[in-house]
Amino acid sequence: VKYEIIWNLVKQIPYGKVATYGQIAALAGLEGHARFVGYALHGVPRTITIPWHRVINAQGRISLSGVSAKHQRTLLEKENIIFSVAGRIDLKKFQWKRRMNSSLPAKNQKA
DNA sequence: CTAGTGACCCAAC
DNA sequence: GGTTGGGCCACTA
Repeated sequence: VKYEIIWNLVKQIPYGKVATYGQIAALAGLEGHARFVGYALHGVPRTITIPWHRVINAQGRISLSGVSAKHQRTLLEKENIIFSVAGRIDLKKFQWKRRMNSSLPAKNQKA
């Protein structure tokens, strides 16, 4: 299936950086299908290791809930990624950009 | 083919 | 800033 392209992109996320579902979707050619990205990540087999924890939603927050979310947050914090009190990430500084120049998914970010 | 679901996103209140 | 509702598309049964 097409999940592989999603994983491939996620694996390209460098250390200390994060990417939004929308961004991954766009890079994967599934522009506008951010939903599918999350769907793909959900179906990630444990046989392969990918930094799925570096993938977050457009709001800079973790879409998961429960222990998984906590785990993800811990992993991100270990990569020097800062979480705000609301559990949000500063996309302006930590969002991964494959040399993009404009069009940021994050419209308004308040510190 | 039809119906149900989803680790989302955007626009309002 | 937090929650609610609608819409989008791909995948599975």
